[in-house]
Parts: sequence; structure tokens; C-alpha cells
Amino acid sequence: MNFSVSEENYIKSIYHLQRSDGMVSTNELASLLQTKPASVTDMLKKLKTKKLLQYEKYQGFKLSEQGKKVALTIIRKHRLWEFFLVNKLAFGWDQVHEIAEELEHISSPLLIEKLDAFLHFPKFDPHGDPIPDSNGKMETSKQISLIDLATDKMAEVSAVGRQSTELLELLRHKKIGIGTLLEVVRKFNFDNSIEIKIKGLSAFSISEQLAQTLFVKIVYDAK
Amino acid sequence: MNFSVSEENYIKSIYHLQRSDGMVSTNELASLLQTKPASVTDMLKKLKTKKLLQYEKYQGFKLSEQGKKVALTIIRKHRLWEFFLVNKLAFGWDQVHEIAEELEHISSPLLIEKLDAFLHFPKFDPHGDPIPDSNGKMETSKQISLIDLATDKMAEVSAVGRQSTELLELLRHKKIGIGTLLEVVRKFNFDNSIEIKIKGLSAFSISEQLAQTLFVKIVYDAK
DNA sequence: AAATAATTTTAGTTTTGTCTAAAATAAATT
DNA sequence: AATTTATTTTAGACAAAACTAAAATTATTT
Repeated sequence: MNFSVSEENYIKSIYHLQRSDGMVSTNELASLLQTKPASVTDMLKKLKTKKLLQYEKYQGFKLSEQGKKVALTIIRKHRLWEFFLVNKLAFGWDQVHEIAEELEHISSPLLIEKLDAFLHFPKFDPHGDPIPDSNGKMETSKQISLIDLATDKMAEVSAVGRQSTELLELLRHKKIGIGTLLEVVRKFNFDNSIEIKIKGLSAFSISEQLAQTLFVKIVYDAK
Repeated sequence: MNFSVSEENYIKSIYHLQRSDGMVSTNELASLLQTKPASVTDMLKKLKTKKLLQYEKYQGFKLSEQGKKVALTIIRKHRLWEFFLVNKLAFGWDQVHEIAEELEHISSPLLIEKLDAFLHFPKFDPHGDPIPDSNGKMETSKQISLIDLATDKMAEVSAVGRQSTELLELLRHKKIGIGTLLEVVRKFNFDNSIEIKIKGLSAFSISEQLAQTLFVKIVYDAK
């Protein structure tokens, strides 16, 4: 099936939001798409009738399996084009997002398969985000120390180094556990402490020592 | 200034039609765009207010200088993408038109300059049509004998070999002169005669001998 | 638990690009 | 030259995707 540019942008944005949230809200989506909540509601109804969305009014919404598949093909196109722009056309990695936003809506599947082959099936785009293959599967990022996580990357706590009662106590107090989704908001050079944000909580700082012992996997470039 | 996909398709189509005609008619354009004459009229008004078109109602229309410039940048994009698709992504020359119809509307001028450089500034697309440079200038095709002209290529009579009174008499009778625009409709293997079409006249046949003495330049791939 | 605030949805418009049907104009024919 | 035919334009409607303002629902506070 074929979708309009507008529908595709909604699907992609919902996918991004639900990675961190599970469930997505109308206001959240409206602000990401720079549009009004009323417009979002209209589109939600349309996407529901097309079976791309699980949606009950006033209850929030998320993509159906079908919808996720569509989202992944759009993301695949976006990231392949970004790779092309940077590695073949010599764009800087910070110049390509807007252009890829347009290119991702070109419809030919054959084009994307040929582009993928031409680029030798890259696994990551220039920002380090994984590129889904034609079945929607992508590499999961390698585990890195939280201290090395770039700002604005959504990551999931995947392991804790050198466990101890004191550490676990601290983690429980800060509401951090395996699977917790977070992102780094700021880094302070003075003491290498970092400020992190967990969905639903207000941002707070953690020490260099703590950041070093926590390991995370990037789950999504939320940009 | 930025134009919608629809506006760009109108501009491009008008450019193609006026190459052979000088002036373009509403019906002609409607049939090329697979739309209705009434829709064409609506768009003509819009293009006129945007100063892309010289248009007086019931009198036909043609692009302004501005409009031609816009048309040429679209054609430049289309042909560069076709070159890319065939020479980098290994598409067949007959598979690329539709995809290029989408790619030609991607807006970034920097993208096109970088693509042009990446392709080493090609002068002709995979169909043999010239690619305008960033100023809208393009190579004019080389002069070839009419007998060698492919079907469906619009060409302009540029010279006549071995002039003689008899030849000139024949040409005058057939209404062919220097500058006449024509295209080859069919080729007959039996006697190598060809059927040609001149705008405004019905198609007619000419002999192999005559076709050999006439020289033409391709002015446009009217497809 | 009631009242207030925030969020979400509905109802009614707008814009872009299309359409049909009818009217206006131009071209062709007798 | 008058009439018929073809072409082009107008008028009014529609679908997609957005908007504003108001109503409905849910969440939060006191």
C-alpha cells in the first residue's frame, strides 16, 4: 500500500515517540510535528482505519505491527540516504537530515534495494544509528559506558559494572535499573558529572563514578 | 522561490510542449498531464500571478523567462538523477523515468551541485538528452542524417546535403525547410522509407534518398 | 469529592489541486 | 455570414490536510 508524505511523517514520528514511551499522547505528537493537537486527532482516525494504529479516543495510541513495519521502511530509507549523502556526495553529517527528510518519501522499493547494494549494505548511518534491513531488522548498538554516551541519544541501561550493596542502594534511590530509558542532557567538564533525564522524572545529575559503572545501549537517536 | 510538485509538473510539461509549438494550448497540456482542461485553466492563473507564464485567456500561453529557468532546473534534476540511476545504481535506461519523476522534486540546490560533481558533470542523460548546467545552458545535439534519427525524438532540420533545384522543389512541396521541427513516426524496412510528422500537418512518408540528404539536430526528447 | 486545570476531540473553516456541468469564446463548415 | 463544432473558461463541489474555537473527557488539586 502507498501512503502520503503526511501520513508517513506521522507514522515515523509515532514510532520515534513510542520507543521511549510505549504509549504516545496527542500533544506530544503535535509538538514533535509542529502542528496542532486537533490536526493530530484527524490523522489518528485516518491511520486507525488504515489499520496502522491502535487507537481509542482519549486513551493514547501506538502503532500496530503493520504500522511498525511501515515506520521501519521509512527509517531505512532515511538512513540509507543519509549514508549516501555523507559518504558519496561529501556532505557533512550535520547537513543531511533535512534532505533525507525529503528523500525518504520516494516510493520505489527497487530503488532502495539498489541503493543499499551500491553502498555495500551499511549497518549504521552517519549519526551512528542502525539502518534496518529490508525485513526491518537492525543491529542493536554495542554496549558503552554511560560516561561515553553522547547527548540527545536515547539509551537503555543494559548492565551495571562491579555490583555492590552501596551501588544498588544508590540506583534504587535514583530509580535506575536494567532497562531504564534515559538520555544525557548536559555534561559538566568541571567534575565530569552528567545530567540525565528519565521519562516521567525531572532531570538530575549523577557523578562521574556512577556514570562509569553504568552501561547502556543506544536505542534511538531521538533527534 | 519554492514551488509545489504540481506546479513543477505543469511548468515542465509546458516547457516540453512549447519547444515544438511556440505556443501551448489548454487541451494539449491537459492530455499530457492526464488531467482535465478546467484544472489546467486554474493552474494557468496561478502560474501567471507567480510571473512564470505569459497567458491571456483564450489566447494560449507560454513560459516567461523566469518560467523557463525554473523548467530547466527541473529538467536538470531529472536528467542528473536518471544518469545516477543508470550509471551508479545499475538500472536499465528504460526503468528510470518514473523514479526520476519523483526525485526531480527534491528541493535542495546544493544536493544537485554535489550530485553533478559526483557524476563528473555529465553532458547527456541515458536517453541521449542533454543535461542543462547550473545556468540552464546545455549542449546542442550533433547534426545527424534524418535517416539515422530515432523515432519519437523531436528534431529540427539544420542542413540540406547536395542542393539542387529538384530537391528544393520537393522540399517546398513537402513544406520542409531549415528550422522545420519534425519527428519520425515509423520506419519501413522494405524500402527504408520513413514516416515523419510535422506539427500542424498530418504524417507523411519520405523516401530513403530524401531522408539521407536531410540533416537534423535533436532538440528534445518529447517522451 | 468538588473544583480547577490540562488534554483531547468535535465542529466548522481554509487552502491546494482536482473534478463536473454549464457558459463563453474561437474555429470550422456549410 | 450564419450555424455548428471544438476549445477554453467559469461556477460550484469535493478530498486532503491543515487551522481556530468550543465542547468533552481525563487528570490534578485543594
